Amino acid sequence: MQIEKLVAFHKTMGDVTRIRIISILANGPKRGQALAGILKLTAPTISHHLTKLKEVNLVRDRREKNSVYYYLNDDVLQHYSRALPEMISNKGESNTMDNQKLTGEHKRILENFFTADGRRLKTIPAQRKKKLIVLYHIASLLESGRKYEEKELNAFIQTFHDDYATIRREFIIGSIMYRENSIYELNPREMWAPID
Amino acid sequence: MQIEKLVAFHKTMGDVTRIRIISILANGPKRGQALAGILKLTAPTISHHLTKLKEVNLVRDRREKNSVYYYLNDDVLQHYSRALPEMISNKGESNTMDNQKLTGEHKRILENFFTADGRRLKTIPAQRKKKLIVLYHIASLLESGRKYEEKELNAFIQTFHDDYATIRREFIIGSIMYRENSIYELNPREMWAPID
DNA sequence: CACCTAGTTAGATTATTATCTAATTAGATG
DNA sequence: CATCTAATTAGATAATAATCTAACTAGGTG
Repeated sequence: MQIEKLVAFHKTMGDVTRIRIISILANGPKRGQALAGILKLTAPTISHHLTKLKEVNLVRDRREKNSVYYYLNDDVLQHYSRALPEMISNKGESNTMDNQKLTGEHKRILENFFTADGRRLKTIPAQRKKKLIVLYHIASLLESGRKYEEKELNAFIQTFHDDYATIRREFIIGSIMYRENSIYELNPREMWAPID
Repeated sequence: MQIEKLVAFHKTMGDVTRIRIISILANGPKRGQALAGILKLTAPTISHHLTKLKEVNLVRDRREKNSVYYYLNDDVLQHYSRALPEMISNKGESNTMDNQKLTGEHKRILENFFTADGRRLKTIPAQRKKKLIVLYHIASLLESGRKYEEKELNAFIQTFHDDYATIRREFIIGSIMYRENSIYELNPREMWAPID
């Protein structure tokens, strides 16, 4: 879906009156007069909002005698509501640990090895699998595409654990980072070994 | 959830720049400078948008050295995205068929008995269960709380099927409508017999 | 045809807001 | 301490939009 449509949808729903209208129409079609009565607004105002709702196809209308009945297109609403979360979960390749849905196990391991506030690594795990989970987590807090001097990287790692040398070496061994002339850079996420 | 929060969420997402920011942060945390560079906007503008995103708790931040890293709260995003569709499907009592999640079977029956555009009933089903599904559907297009004269009701039904007399009678028998002095009114949805 | 009811359109008012430049604050570094 | 970079705050501008009143359009009805 084009991003403009998604923006237009959210802009349309970013108004109390229109959310109320949608909520009323969810109970069945209504005439304009009925909406004006319930919401205590004038007919032109209702007309204005219905125009906006029709522009993004959330509402359709049908003439009946000399009234117009407005219907909710709830499939359209479902469609747009799902778009944003889907857009985000599709970014999987280069996701950080934070954005990934952590499995219960990952979460538990991270909680075990980091302090409660998440700022310090208590010890470097001995088991390979757990060590990788911890390394990936720390690496995910680096900015992708940015170059780090060795000193800079050391300092960053040291905010988590004093043995920055070991962790920095592990970053290279695990293909998490790339080094050239003492300049370090995060490798693309796809290069990192899958954990399981 | 309060309706104001829902409106605030949609208002916040009703802006291209903020949707772009969310989409970038889905790939991992970023510093303000990085966002400004990618989006080709000035730092104050980025700051402004991040403030809005933080107000609705879609983003959190964490200082690291002299930079600030911004993180997406994707659980919050999921939460708000689901709110609107849920609000609508909770209106079950007085819902129209249109708004109910139709079971596959209902959907199939309606598709069988109505023309493709849904405007005409091909034949009145003989089986009680199927007949009720069709009647409920037509009734759901009437306005609840409104009084209909007999002529008016006939005309409405006739837009679906020429034998309006039979259908009108069925409405009364099935407790779908109530009649007094030739004035018809939709009964509350709860009075309608459950289909299964 | 005259009149009534429902809806839309036009235009005015007021409020909100996205963006910029300039100034300020906060850390880090030498 | 002087300097650099990153971020926020202040203030201005220009655009958007929610709401109203008044005028107009479109079907129905007597």
